[in-house]
Amino acid sequence: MQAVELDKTYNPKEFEERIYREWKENGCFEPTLNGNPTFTMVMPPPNVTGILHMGHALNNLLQDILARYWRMKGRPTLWLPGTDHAGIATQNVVERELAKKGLSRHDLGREKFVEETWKVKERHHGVITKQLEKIGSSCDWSRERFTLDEGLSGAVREAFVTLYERGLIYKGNYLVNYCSHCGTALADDEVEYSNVAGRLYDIKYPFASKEGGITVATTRPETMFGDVAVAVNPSDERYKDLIGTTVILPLANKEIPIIGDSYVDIEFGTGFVKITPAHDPNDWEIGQRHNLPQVNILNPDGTLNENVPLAYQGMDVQTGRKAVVKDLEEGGYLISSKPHDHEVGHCYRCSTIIEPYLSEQWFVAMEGMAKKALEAWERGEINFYAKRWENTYSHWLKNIRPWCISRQLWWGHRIPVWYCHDCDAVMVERVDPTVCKKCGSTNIEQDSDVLDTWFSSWLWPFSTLGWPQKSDDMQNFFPTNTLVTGYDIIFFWVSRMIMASLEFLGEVPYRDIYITGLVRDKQGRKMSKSLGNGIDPLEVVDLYGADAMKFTLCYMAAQGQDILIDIESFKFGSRFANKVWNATRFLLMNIDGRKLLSLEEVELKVIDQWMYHQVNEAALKIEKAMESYRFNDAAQVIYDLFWSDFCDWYIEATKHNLTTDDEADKDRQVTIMLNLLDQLMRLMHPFASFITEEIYGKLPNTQGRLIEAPYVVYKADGCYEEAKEIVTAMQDVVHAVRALRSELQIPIERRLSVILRPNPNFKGSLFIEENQGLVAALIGADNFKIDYDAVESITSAVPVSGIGFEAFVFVQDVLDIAGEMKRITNELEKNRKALEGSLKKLSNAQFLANAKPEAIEKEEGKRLEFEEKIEKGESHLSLLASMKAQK
RNA sequence: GGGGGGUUAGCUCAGCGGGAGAGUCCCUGGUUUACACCCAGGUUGUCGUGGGUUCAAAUCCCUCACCCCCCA
Repeated sequence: MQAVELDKTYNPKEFEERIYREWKENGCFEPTLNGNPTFTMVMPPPNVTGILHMGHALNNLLQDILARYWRMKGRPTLWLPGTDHAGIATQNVVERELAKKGLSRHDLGREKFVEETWKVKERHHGVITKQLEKIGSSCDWSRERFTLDEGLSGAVREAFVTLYERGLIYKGNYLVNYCSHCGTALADDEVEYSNVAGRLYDIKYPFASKEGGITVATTRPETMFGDVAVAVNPSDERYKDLIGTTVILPLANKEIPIIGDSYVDIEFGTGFVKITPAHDPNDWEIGQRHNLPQVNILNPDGTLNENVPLAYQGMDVQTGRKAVVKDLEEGGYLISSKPHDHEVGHCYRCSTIIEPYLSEQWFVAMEGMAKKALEAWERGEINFYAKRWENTYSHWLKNIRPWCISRQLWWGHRIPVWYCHDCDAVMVERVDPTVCKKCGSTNIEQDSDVLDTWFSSWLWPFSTLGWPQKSDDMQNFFPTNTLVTGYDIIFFWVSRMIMASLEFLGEVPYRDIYITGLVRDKQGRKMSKSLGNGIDPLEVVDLYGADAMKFTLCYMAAQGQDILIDIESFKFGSRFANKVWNATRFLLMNIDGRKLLSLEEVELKVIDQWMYHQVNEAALKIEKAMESYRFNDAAQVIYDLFWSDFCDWYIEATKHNLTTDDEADKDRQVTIMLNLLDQLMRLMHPFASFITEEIYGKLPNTQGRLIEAPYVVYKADGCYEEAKEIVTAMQDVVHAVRALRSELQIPIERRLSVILRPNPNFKGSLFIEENQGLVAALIGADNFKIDYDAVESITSAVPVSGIGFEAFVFVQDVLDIAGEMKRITNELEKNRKALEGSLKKLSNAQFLANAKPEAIEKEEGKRLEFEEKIEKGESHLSLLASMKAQK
């Protein structure tokens, strides 16, 4: 073989882009059926006009790890990517662009505007997909979908019509959340509540037929024009006699009744509540109970309408409020006004304050579907990771409300409902009608609203696979296996997908739902534009590489926990990648002129067996971690295996062993080393994909691409328990001597003389005897002897001990005997305490009677260990004491 | 008002019934056949508070305190 030269430092820019291109161009992301069960995930579709943020990065990196892992395990793996048309957000983007030219969407007209929006979509689309490629996502681009493409639009149409036919979709005049800025209704869960400092106004409403009046409290005085009653609690002794009388609405000069309703909290405010059914959900309910009219005081653009006195018409809510307060004050109706903080709903897209608004909208009745979704969970058909999210899921479903699905927008799936202007026909059709089905008139018109974006997203796990067609992909890949997403959309999306899947296909869309943590800054704050504390994933890739980002996030992704990071955090992954790179560089420097042997005929020595044992154990731990979605555990296993076992011990041993003159043995060692490197690359590939592929391609003992290579699986006959014990014993000796060297500040170039006295049952004896040169090198000794029979003189040597051995280190001028004695004394103290605890336990009859046998056995072992340590400590102490006396 | 989560080394967090851990920081010493993005070693903790269950509690149960979410 020839040496392979690697650059001195790890430079991901050299190869990441090239490798991604090779994977993609060679169809490595596309599944090939092979008889094994498939593994499928649909990517949560990012907003097509959005850009990748850390949350996306985390989410997609974890999916990539799963995809690569299962692909290497031999399952045909489909990770299906796509984007979301994001109705309000995208329309906002286009409207903002138009506004710069002084235009509104109405200037363009619907058709032109939608055309324009498609152009914007095309322009933005490449941005987010390119970003997903940059971070290494191994998703099948040949199957990429968009929520507004032809197939998915067909699925939306099918779903709408089917639900309508099943009587689950209806149109009604209800109170909805309305954003006057976006000009559309919003679903309950699209409203975000936050605390706002407002004022609480006490207003006097005079009695209609006598002197005096009552006082109502409100935070929104302008809504008084929508008042249709004032309510008191019928058990309120102060006021119950007033029920049935009337009061006058100031400024409007309108007479409204006082009614009794137990909703009113006697303790709160004045005990009187103004009832505004068209502008408050609670009042709406009361209005229903008492058959009250609904007076809407707002125009769709958020200004006050003709139902308020002329003076206020056309004002927006804030202006109207000021004017009303001023006039109330002047009229002597304002009794008081004091600061009052309360929770106010805001639009999740534009943060405008949401007004409850009475309007005609389309709804989906959710109760039945929610019940099925709840039952599927109760039957154990879906599992959340972490489990506690199941509370969120079930709580939501148990308190489900009708879903308002119409939006007064132009960008989206237009509602497939036609109205005939010549008769009253309402047509809900799979194919666009041209004439009225009832009267034959051509004077028909489609509903002008579009559907909530989530009405397409909730079909995502099957619409992307071809539903409602019975496609091959549906056959092969549905139901999918795992969904990875954030907890903020368990309501919006996850539970609705489950409901849709059960409703249309009769089964759940996936079994496992992994809920990622939120990526936050080091202060624990959400990353946001306004705080400017966000980290751009692309910047991380640029600085440290995609693997560094992936490995860092994976290492930190503890199940159910948020991730707190700053840009510096990614140095962790970068250091690891650099380590991997350099270890490889070293090994590949040493293969020059060597012959690659067949693995079958190669003899494994103890140290090799040990390394294979560690790899085998790691494979098992990773398997367990991956099956329970414990990404951080898997990453930690990889880290320790590569850095601690492979670099710190195996390569160090190799370094020494390669100094031999035995050419055949060098071939043997290099063969094993390369094989181990191959296996390590396979194990690490899901967690650090680019660097491992790059290295794999440079190894002389590999073929093909790593992404397609089989994963390392745990083999019961791959355990070398004895080698493990032996090497651990050797490591103990090395650790003990190194610690002493460091303690006494003996520089490495000062070679030591060391005498090792093992107990008869010490596991490392034979190995150390046969590898004296290696051990001597690891501890920096010139002179290293094993003294089984305790015959060598240890005069003037400093003692150290470990389990099953003592070692005596000869150092000429030990500077600080007293210090060393102090250290041993402290150690002794600790061990005596530990022994005391152990003995106490072992003499406790209750413990012996109740504890598991293993626990007792372990405690017994501990006792022996402590006794040995104490015994040695005492003897070492007296040894040092005599040394000190001699000085 | 209801629900969930958190509280472990200076910092970021694992561990979740049987000897308190990792990374980072800090300290000491190092031009080791790759790596200073490195090597060898070291210091650091009433495991938030107070109770309970248990032979045994950081770990299970309850109380309280503080912080963070979600829902009303």
